[in-house]
Amino acid sequence: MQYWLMKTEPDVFSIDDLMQAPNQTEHWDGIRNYQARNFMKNQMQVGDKVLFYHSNAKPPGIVGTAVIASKAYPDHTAWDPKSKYYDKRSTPDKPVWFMVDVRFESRFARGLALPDLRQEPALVEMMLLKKGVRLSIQPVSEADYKKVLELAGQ
DNA sequence: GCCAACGTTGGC
DNA sequence: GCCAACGTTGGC
Repeated sequence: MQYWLMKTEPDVFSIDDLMQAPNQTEHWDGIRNYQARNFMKNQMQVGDKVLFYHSNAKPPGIVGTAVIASKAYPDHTAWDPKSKYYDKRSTPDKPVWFMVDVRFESRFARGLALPDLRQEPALVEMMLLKKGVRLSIQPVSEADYKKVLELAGQ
């Protein structure tokens, strides 16, 4: 099993949205970055654990956890001309972009804001906290994952 | 809203 | 295949 961090803008899709979704499960569409796609396609397995991150939020931070609920499958928003994620290179026959289903697991009583995470010496190697890293799907080490849960009081 | 840092595109 | 120009991410 692997651990991940997935970023989302809460104005677009928040952990509360996931909590309120049918079966508390939703597909994670709109990934248009090859590195992030490859993580989903090549490495993500059902049951993998996810840190749920709110970007462009006040404050940004980790707000809960989720579980990968499906293997990667084609992202149909890529072939919908009306979608903001439309990409004409992707077709049902030859999909370019993929998504996974994600199921709600927990919402932290108090979110872990980015400044708080930066103050934690144990997390200095975490990809999220590295300068210039803006991948929206990142692998997380088991140690970092557990540390985050500990900081969240879980 | 600014802008640093990164990713992508496209001319050559 | 290089790299300048452009677009995007995302913290502040």
